[in-house]
Amino acid sequence: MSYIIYSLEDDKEISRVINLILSKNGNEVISFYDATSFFKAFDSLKPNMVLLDLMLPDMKGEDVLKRIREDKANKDIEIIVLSAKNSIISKVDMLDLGADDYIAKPFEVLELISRVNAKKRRHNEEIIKYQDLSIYPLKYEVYRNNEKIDLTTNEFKILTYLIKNKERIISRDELFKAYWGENMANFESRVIDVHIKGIRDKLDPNNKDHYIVTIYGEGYKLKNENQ
Amino acid sequence: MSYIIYSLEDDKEISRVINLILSKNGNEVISFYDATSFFKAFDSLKPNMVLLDLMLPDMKGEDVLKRIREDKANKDIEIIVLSAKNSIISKVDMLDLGADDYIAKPFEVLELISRVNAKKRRHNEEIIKYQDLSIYPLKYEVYRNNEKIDLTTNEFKILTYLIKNKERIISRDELFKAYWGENMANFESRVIDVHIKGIRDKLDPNNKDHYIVTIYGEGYKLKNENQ
DNA sequence: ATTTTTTTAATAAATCCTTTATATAAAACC
DNA sequence: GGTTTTATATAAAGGATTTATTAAAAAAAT
Repeated sequence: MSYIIYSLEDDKEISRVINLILSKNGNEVISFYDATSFFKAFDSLKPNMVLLDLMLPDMKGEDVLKRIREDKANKDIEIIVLSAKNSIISKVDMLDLGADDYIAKPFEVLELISRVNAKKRRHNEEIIKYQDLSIYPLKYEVYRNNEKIDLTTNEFKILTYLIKNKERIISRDELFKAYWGENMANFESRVIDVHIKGIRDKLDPNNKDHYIVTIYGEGYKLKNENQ
Repeated sequence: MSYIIYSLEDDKEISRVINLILSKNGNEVISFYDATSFFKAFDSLKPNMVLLDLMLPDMKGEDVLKRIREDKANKDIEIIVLSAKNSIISKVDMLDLGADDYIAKPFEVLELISRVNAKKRRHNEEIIKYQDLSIYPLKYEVYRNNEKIDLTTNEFKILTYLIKNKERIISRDELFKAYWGENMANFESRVIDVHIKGIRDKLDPNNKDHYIVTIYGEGYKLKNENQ
């Protein structure tokens, strides 16, 4: 999965260098020289990271920052501010405005790579997607089209397990083990059925189009994504 | 507060030099000559920085790097790679594997000192923001909208750890280790719960439960910033 | 020695897991 | 088709586990 970085930098020489060194390892770097063209692209395709110079021809860097952060949907976009050392605007101000990091210019090339990688590392949290569901395994969170769905711990584990194995049928026994551990046996019990009902109700209160299909005599399975 | 540096360097002469020059102004440098003894120490006390030579008797340097970065709890440990292989490829590879800097051997003593100091300075100047909270790790101070909040030492460490890892759930055990050290076990105790209550009360006297969420059976995590 | 902080211990409260019982549905059999 | 057998869905209750809270003891710090 490619990691998209927008560089918004007035100085074309610096911009060229940034583009060169960061265009590796799955980074897709796109350079912009002014805020107008930046936002034109931004509104159609959101990047994972923005490298933001504060000196721009058509807009104040702070305002770019504000405008990005205004929309809550952009909360996961990492913003690294690049600024000349003698700038009046301080690091604290930038952080207050919602920047995630601040690098003073002139910067070391390795320093830039290192910080970008550090942010990327942090961001590289796995997100599991299935249809309109997004699952954050590290936080036990599920979203359906940006709307958060509260599942209990076991419900979460069962759903995650099903989605991770969406191509096959999972027996009740296997599902039980998915949250209780391998050596737990679960004979003749309806626990999983109850959890499944909980999941179904929460994911889809109107009971219209269940994600989870029951396979008579076998267990459960997720629907194929295109049906 | 002392800054702990682990040096993992095969060559005892170089190791001695590193130890000598960095054991100044608040640095506590501990030297290891092989990965085995390094990890033994590492698992019981985490350093702030690792100086990593790539040529080791018992393990590939890259694998040391990987193993450290594997555990998300280590993401704030600065890793500086020292290597004789000074090709560009190797440099970028190392950074991509999670190193924060790369120094080619043979290195200038001043070069080493300067790079280490740069990382250390950054570490010391760090300000951590979360919602309306600002944390100054060096001073052990927390502000909520410019109003200072008095936390005890352990409360501070727990809150800081949670915020630094706001993207994931932290178990009570991990939180306990965050201030008591890696090799401390904390079995069947409610200490963390009590600290969490202390933090919640102080951060948010009206108990609207703004910040810390309990995950039943798992631990605690911070709320997403926009919820 | 006094105060503050940390931890333990005990109880209360909350969560949510599991069982149970019954209703419903699917497959098998006549 | 109708009946029986078997499997699943659902709702409600009970129970077990987990967390919150409080107070007091122990440990540290001043």
